Amino acid sequence: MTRSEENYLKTIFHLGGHEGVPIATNAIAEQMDTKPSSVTDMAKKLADKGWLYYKRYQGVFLTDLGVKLALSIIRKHRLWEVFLVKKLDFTWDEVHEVAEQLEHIKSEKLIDKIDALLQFPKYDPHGDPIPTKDGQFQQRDRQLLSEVPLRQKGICVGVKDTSTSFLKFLDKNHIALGNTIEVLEREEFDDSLRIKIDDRELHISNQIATNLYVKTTT
Amino acid sequence: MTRSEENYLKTIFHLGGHEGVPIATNAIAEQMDTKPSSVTDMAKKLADKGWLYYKRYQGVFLTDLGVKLALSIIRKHRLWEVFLVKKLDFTWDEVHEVAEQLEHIKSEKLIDKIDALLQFPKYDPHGDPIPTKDGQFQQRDRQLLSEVPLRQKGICVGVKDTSTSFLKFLDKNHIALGNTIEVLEREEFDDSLRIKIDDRELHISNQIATNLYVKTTT
DNA sequence: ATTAAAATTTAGACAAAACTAAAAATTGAT
DNA sequence: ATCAATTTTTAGTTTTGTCTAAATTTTAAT
Repeated sequence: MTRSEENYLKTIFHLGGHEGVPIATNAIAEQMDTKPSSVTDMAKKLADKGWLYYKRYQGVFLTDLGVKLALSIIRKHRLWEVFLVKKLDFTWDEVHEVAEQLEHIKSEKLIDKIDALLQFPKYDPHGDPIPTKDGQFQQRDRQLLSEVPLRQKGICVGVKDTSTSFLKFLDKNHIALGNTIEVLEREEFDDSLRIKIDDRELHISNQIATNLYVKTTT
Repeated sequence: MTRSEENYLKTIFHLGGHEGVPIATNAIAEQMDTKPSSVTDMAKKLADKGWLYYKRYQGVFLTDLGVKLALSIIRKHRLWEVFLVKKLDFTWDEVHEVAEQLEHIKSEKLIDKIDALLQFPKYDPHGDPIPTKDGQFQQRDRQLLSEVPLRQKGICVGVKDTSTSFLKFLDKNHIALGNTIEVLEREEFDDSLRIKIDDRELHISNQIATNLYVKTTT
């Protein structure tokens, strides 16, 4: 499997192509910052290899094998992210770029040892679940903060947007995974929220609230 | 710098092309398991980039910049080897292949953090010196065991051959870096040696002795 | 000095992965 | 149902790094 092939499988998975729903060539091209014609070429190649289904003009979705392969890349990516944060003191906004490279290292022993060193973490620094060695993968029960009813309490468990700018914003406002969050007030006009986070009060825009995942507690 | 370019620079350095001595196209091709014509093509390209000197039919040698770049790859390779052994319990015969991949990861921060995590090691698991961040590089004072005079004592500090078979042979005979070695007897006929290693006596062939480095003590 | 052998380069080709421009199929609005 | 807009594919090209086969240069032996 080439690096490019791995990146296609990973992207298609992230776009939802693991559930039998076909993904448009255009969507893949946009996500990967490439041209639709390049995606078509690669789609044919990956279909030949038995990693995805492709019908002209109908988009693609992954085969079972394709899903398995995609998950193994995602597993590596997320484990390396944890490694960078826990063992090398990277911040959560610095890890993505390096993990994009490390995820392509081919050594089963290496990633298993990293997994063990980290004591088999279940989530990456952004709160995304880490697939197991045999491709088990379950999303944690969670809601966007924007969907949480008034007065409901929860724990911050993940971010949807993982851009540097968003993560740095959260750092600046001392919002981190594990914090307790309660929605105190919702402003009708712009859907901004007044929240209690640990023991501080904070006003956040709807754009922030739609990018923070919360696990509600009772 | 592409992965292929990095491999060429590294190989040329290892063949001695860092001291103004030109290295033959053929030698590079053989070392890299490729064809001389491919080497010629790449030589032109690397010369254009200012990383080596190339004159038709005269071989190549590295520029100062080329040496610097080669050393940065070698630094990464050796630091990753130490990491694999010290932090992930790889054996010294398993590390090369994985380090060949890891050495191409592009992140200055990453390798500096790995360096710090390992507490700035000076030598890799095979006893080869690790260049510093600014390209300082000094070979330890050492001799091949085959060159050591009778009755001379020394410490085993490195291996010349890093093949799996040789390293596994050493493991089997409990020869490891750090062991004290004394040459008790040299057999004229085949240059084999009777040695004392720590507190055991051992008979080793000349082929073994010419692949073990020793630092003589007093 | 000649010449055969060895080393090296050139020329032309190929595969992977991308691109552009043009053609074809699909979608959506009327 | 038609047609314009959008999406997707096709055809042909490019770049990188490799290859083979043929040509050239160097080396070494006489």
